[in-house]
Amino acid sequence: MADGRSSSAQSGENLLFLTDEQLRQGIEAMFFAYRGFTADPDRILSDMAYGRAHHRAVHFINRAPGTTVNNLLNILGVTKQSLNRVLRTLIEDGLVESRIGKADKRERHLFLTEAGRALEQKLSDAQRARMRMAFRDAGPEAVAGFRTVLEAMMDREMRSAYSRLKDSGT
Amino acid sequence: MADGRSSSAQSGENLLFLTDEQLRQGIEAMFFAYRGFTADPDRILSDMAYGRAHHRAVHFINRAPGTTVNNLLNILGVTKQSLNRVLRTLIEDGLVESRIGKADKRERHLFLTEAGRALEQKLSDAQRARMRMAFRDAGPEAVAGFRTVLEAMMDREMRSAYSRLKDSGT
DNA sequence: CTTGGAATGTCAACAACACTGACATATGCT
DNA sequence: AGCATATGTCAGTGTTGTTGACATTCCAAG
Repeated sequence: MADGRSSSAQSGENLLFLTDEQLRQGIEAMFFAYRGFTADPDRILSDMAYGRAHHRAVHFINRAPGTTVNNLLNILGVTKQSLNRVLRTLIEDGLVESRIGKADKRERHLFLTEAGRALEQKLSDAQRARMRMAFRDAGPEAVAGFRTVLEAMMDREMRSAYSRLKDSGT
Repeated sequence: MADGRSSSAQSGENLLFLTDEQLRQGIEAMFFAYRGFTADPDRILSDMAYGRAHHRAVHFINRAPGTTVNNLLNILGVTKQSLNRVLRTLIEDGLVESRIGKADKRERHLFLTEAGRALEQKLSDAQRARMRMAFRDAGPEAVAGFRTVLEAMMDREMRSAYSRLKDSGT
């Protein structure tokens, strides 16, 4: 690996795109792109008392209305204390509604209110606009590759969470 | 847009991959993948008194040895106070060396020490291992698409910073 | 040579967001 | 009745980011 060639790039296959240099470029692309990815919603949120964590909560509640706190916890990968701080402010501010479960009364099912949906729209419109431009500039084949690589990069649990969400969409 | 079809997907072109549903999947893929992307270095760093910010600083100093503080500031996109806190600990701990510029003595040129290079190796080995697996699983064409989309997603300034780094590599 | 501005460093205060640990409450299940 | 689960809450801590203010050093222009 000291020669800058990945240890996987041995046998005569066409694996030259696995040189350390190529990998490093992928890493840096990921870093810079993620900054762009979050930039627009962050700008909107900075004017309010909310941050990226609120955005994520609102996004996934909108995505899966009625989801439980525990489910959201697993998707977001944070502690319940961390999520609770965010949910509390969202509920206080009337953006999220928490309903006690019918089958299991310990569970809280989360829904966006009208105001919550409005914020979600505003944030995801901004984020989608950038994604749309990137997708349009890159073309369908590049987009397919993009998704393939990202999926391969996820942790296993996150990949299945992602697949579940993906399949439930439309 | 209320019909779930992107406003860009009007004229008869093949732009169905720009539906809001497709864009949302891209957004979620980005979110979950970035978690995987940072997971391994984060795990290593959590045992030390360092975090993701230290990783980023060490990465880019290694990438462009002798870079100035101001240059690093622009690449990382944080305030000098924030970067300075990180750099100070790295210098105190003997991972980074700060040399006063010869041409312009106001500038500080940053270099990794032997220990700094060791940490950088450890962190980037972990990150590259995941990237390598993802690239290998996805294949060269997917990787090309991945890079194309990420580049299109960057802010303009970040895109040029990325290109400069990319071109300087090998 | 003086002055203005640029590059850097430092101090203080603060906010967002994550963490751990401990504990309380209500509920479900055996 | 007793244990496990789901949720909420309090207290403390750490990392990373922010502003604002100010000092130092040095280059460059007048």
